[in-house]
Formats: sequence, C-alpha cells, structure tokens
Amino acid sequence: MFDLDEAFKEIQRGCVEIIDEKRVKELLTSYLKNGETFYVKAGFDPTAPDLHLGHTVLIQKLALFQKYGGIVQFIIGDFTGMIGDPTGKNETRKKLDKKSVLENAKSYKEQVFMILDPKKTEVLFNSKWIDELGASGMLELTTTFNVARMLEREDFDKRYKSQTPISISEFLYPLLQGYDSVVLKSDIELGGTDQKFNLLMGRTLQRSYNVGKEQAVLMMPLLEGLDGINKMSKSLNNYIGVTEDANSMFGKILSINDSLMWRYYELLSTKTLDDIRVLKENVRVGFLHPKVAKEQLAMEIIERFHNEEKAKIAKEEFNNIHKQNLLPTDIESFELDGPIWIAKALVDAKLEPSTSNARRDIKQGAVKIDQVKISDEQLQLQSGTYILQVGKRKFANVKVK
RNA sequence: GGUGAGUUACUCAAGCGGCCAAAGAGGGCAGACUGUAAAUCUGCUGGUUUUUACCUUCGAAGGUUCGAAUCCUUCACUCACCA
Repeated sequence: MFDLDEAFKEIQRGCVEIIDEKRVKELLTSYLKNGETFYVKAGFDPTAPDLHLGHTVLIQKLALFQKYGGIVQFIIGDFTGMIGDPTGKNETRKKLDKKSVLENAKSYKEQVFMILDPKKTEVLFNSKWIDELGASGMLELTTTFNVARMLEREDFDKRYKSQTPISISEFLYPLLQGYDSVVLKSDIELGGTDQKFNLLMGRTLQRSYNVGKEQAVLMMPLLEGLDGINKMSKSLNNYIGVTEDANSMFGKILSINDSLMWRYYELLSTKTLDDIRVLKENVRVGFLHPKVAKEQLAMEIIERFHNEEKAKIAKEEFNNIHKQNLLPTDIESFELDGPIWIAKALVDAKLEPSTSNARRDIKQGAVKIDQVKISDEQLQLQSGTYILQVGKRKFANVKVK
C-alpha cells in the first residue's frame, strides 16, 4: 500500500518538531498492517473563516495523514474562541453568536474541503462537550493543573514578569483545548509552533483523565508572508487567500523572492522532496531559470484552489502585462464627462487617491495614456476612449464624453 | 485611591512661541536596473488646477498672544511607580 519510511519522511517534511515520533510510526504501522484508522486533531478559531496559505500548511499536513489512515477531527473552537487564545495578544474578543459561528463554519468547510477529503473528516464544535462539562466539571478540570506550571508557558511568564495583566479565563484556554483531546481521544494533534504549550496540555490531560493513550504532537512552522519576514497574516496584508482569483494568486506568488520560493516549495508543494531537490539543483547550475521554477509553483497552487485551465490563463495574463507589455484583459471601465483634467480623471478612475498625488506621479513619469508616458500635468482629456495607467499594475479604461 | 510621565501624520519618533505641512527611521508608492522578483540607487509620501500659493492637521474643548504642535485651564484616554 505504501512504504512506511517514505510515509514517515513525508510526514516529517517541514515539521518543526514531532513529539513522540515512535507513536506516529506505530499508528502508521497498524494502519498498514490491519487497516486500523486513527484520529488526527486540529483546532481552528471560528472568528476568521478566511483561510490563507499560512493555514493551508497545516491543512495539507492533515490531508497527508488522511492518505495514511488518519481520520481528521477538524475542531471549530466556538467555545474557546470566546476566551481568545492568549498567544501574543491582549485584545478582548467579542462573543460570537450561534448564527455567525455556523456561518463561519460553513465557509470554513467550503475552503477546507478543497484540500481535505470530506469522507475522512469530522467537523466538530467544541462548545458541545464543554457546555456539558458544567461548573463542577470545569472545576475538576482546573484541579489537574496549577498556576506555577501554567506560568511555565513562555508568554504567560513574560506577561507576569512584566506585570502585564493576565486574565484568569486565559488560563482556561489551554486546559479546554487539551480537554478536547480527552473527549475525542485523539491520537495526534497538529498545530503551529506557537501552540506548543496547548498541544502538550492535551497529552497531560489525556494522562490525568486516564484516556489510555497520549496524543503525539506535530508542530508546523508559521509560514512567512509575501514580505519574507513576518508570518503570513491578514492584518499585515502579506497573505494569499485561498479564495483569491487566479490572476492575483499568480502575481503574488511571482512577487516573492527566490529564497522564499524554496520555503514555499517545501511547505506548500505536493512535489516530493527529491523532485524539489532536483529543481533546486537545476536552478543553481543555471539550467533552469528561477522564474520558471516560480511559475511552476504558482501553477501548482492555483490548480489546487481553482483548476488547470485558470492557472494557464493566469500565467498568460501575467506574462502579457509584464513581459510583452500588453494590457490585462479585465480592466475596469469608467465614463467621465469631458473635457477633463488628467489628474482629476486619474482620481475618478480610482487610480490615484488625490489630485495632488496624481500630479506627483505624473512628474515622476509613472503615468501613461495608451502606453505612452506623459509629462504634462495640465493635460486635458478630450472626448474619446483612453487606457490610463499608473505604475506597472494599475490600469483603467476611461471613456470621456 | 495616591504620585509622576505621556497622547505629533500609516507606524515609531523629534520638535517645546514665529524659519512647521512639522526632522529622522520604518512602511508604502513611483523611476532606474533586473527575471516579474530580491538587493541597490533616486524621487515622492495631508489636501486643493491660486501649486515658490492657499486650506485643514500635532488627543478634545476653551484661553493667553500680533503669532501656538509648542504657554495656561478643563476634560478624555494611555503608561509607570506606590497602595
């Protein structure tokens, strides 16, 4: 069916750390021999249903486990989301109502099943069993742990020492996440490196509650965003969303630098490590242009979230704009009353935020009309149709009446 | 609750009566160079067709002054130390 060593290598790929490798191997072996499936758990915050490639690193790893006998327990942390994971932030969260949780869950599913096999996935809400826990159950849960150990967690420790407030409820977060593992009897839990403490809590609690096994823990790195420095996140606007259209995905992937490209290959591509090594070597000796390697990566990712056809079109489109200086096909159109001052037209066509800025860009030679650079900032557009361009990427089709 | 410090543009941060649309850094945008990138160099980065000008901005509201981001008063918020 599959080779154990090969499978394990694939699983190890990109991981920062695996705790209890032996157990992972055992699970794979027993699936190989007896067809016994096992549970792989991962939790997601219900507040942000817009997935980006940073999230898919983890989800792809889940999909890999499905290939090797894993049943994925996809947990929507609707209860824990109310507390807010204290990791690295101190904003207070708003409580989500049932309706928006369900809506978020729905869009989660749509996005996640582009990668995961729905037949081998259980989508679960952790409020279900945590609500049942009740006050006494909650109290019992807290007796399994003490404050000193809680403060072992790095960011609690930092905040405690620097006298930044820690809410009592935040202590509950790791406990409840761990309790999920108790109820679900998970065999493996995946998470980001920032989740280490919470993931280990699952092991501790499974022991305390005599589940009869302790989950293995597999930690994935946080994917760097387009800038190559910060982790990919929506707030930094350095992300590629899985629902983005093919053209913008292509452009964004091509804009990353070469070293980041290999990082993306490792964490996002389904090519084998050997194939990637060959690719890398070919680029190194100059046999393959790095741009081509990057295009291949972009194609693969777009195929995953759209299809092959769209990937091809996106590639052509991109090369049209950049290489051959042709125009993109889907330029937004505007109708304006003429004659109109060029700076005003640029603002009206949403290419510039203000006429002052438009003037500055004209002075710098960033503005083109029908592909011809202009320098006269007093220019009046007479009636007719024009293609206005600012910089390399911003276009508009303008009809002056 | 007490005491002290602070609140300046996208962010950090200088300015402490006129030369302030406000230094510097980061970020962003653009130009050159490239591979479409990165790195590098350069320019721009409140608004307005009065563009060596005018208008609105320095937590909020008042006040002093010929003139206030700068001084005074009140209010709001943030932080630190003490309780």
